[in-house]
This record gives sequence, structure tokens and C-alpha cells, in this order.
Amino acid sequence: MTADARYEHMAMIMKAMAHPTRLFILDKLNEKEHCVCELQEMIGADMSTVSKHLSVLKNAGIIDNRKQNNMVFYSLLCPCVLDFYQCIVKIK
Amino acid sequence: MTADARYEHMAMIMKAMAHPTRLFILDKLNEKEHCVCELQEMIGADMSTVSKHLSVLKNAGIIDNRKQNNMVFYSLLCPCVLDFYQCIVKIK
DNA sequence: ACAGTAATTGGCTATTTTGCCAAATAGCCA
DNA sequence: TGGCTATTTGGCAAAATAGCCAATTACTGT
Repeated sequence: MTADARYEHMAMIMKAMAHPTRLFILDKLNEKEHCVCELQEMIGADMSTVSKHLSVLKNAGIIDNRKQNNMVFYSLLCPCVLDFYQCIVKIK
Repeated sequence: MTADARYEHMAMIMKAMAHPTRLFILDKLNEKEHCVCELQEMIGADMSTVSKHLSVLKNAGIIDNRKQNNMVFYSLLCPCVLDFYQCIVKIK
């Protein structure tokens, strides 16, 4: 993997996280898995909007999902992404 | 600071980092400070483009600068932002 | 099969981001 | 002052992103 490709890959993952709603979602999934409707309730946006946020995180490889009955539960694959929070609070 | 404001703030900082060129810049500044012209040489883009990338990082509070003669040297304020790299390489 | 709930997808518009060029600013040296 | 280099800023067009609505898919229970 070239250096360029590595920066592209990292940027893709960071871009996936770089949204207030998606950071909120990651925080919630760090506690336990949630279905889309639970997250929608907490966020208050349209369900399609929440679903699209989730697919951004899934495409980046940060979260995964499983189907149960007619619901889809999402879970956090890499809890380490949240370690970043400690660094960020030190900024400014 | 409300939870919403915290997510906004974190997203702003992550968005500032979420670009291949800006991640490259942070990597270089982690070794030592650099002037804009040195970074431009390494990156190969227009100097105005590099300057704008730098101002995005500066506005986010991640880097700082100092003037020396007619050059501007940039330096990394929060090396901890690079700790994130170790987490990202584990993804996918 | 039918109705109901959960989720995703397509389409659309508004907003933001990106990166170039050109112009403006600032500091150096002769 | 004038010319040179380094940097920033404004403006613009292309591309990406966000979030809503409507339509579709999928699974449940009757």
C-alpha cells in the first residue's frame, strides 16, 4: 500500500466520523448495540437520514450490523476510535 | 458546554483532519516545523491550496505558526492527534 | 394474501468543500 | 524606490455532503 493510499484510507475513515450525529451514534454504540429505530428516536432526524449516517460508518469499516426479525442492530467494531476524544478535549 | 456543542466541536476538529493532504501535513509537522514553501514542494499542489489546508488546521486549533523573515513556519500543537493512526490501521 | 413495522434506496435541493487562478499583502535586499 | 520571494485572500466552478420526502424492500403477524 502506497503512502498516498494510506492517507486516502485514513481520511476516508476520519471523514466518516467527522459529523456530530455520527459521533453521537458511535458514543451510543460504544455502550451497547442499537437498532436503527432506537437511534432515530434519540437523534430525532428522519429515519432515512439516520440510515444513511449508519451506512457511511459501515462503509468505513467502523461499525457492523446484524438482522434480527425485522430490525437491524448496529454495533461498534473498533472502540479505539473513541480514544480520540481524550485528545480532542485538550485542543483549544 | 452541552453535549451537542461537544459533538460539534469534535466533528469540526475531525473534519479538519479528514483530508489526505492535511494528514500528510500533520505527519510532516510531527517530525519538525516546516514553512509553507517546503510543504508545497512536498505536496506538489498550488501554494494557495496548501495555505488554505494549513488555515483549516490552524482554525481547528491543531497547529500554530510563527513568522520568520518572509516565511511562515507551521508546527504541530497536539501530537496526540496522530495516535489515531494506530487505531485506523486496524480497521478493515 | 394483507396490513403493519423497520429499514434502505433513489431523487432532489441546499450547503459545503476543494483546488485552481489572479490579485493583494508582507518582508527581504539592492 | 523597485524587484523579488513567500504567503494569504477573493473569486469561481466542479465535486462532495446533508437531509428531507417518496418509493421500495423485507420481515412480522393475522
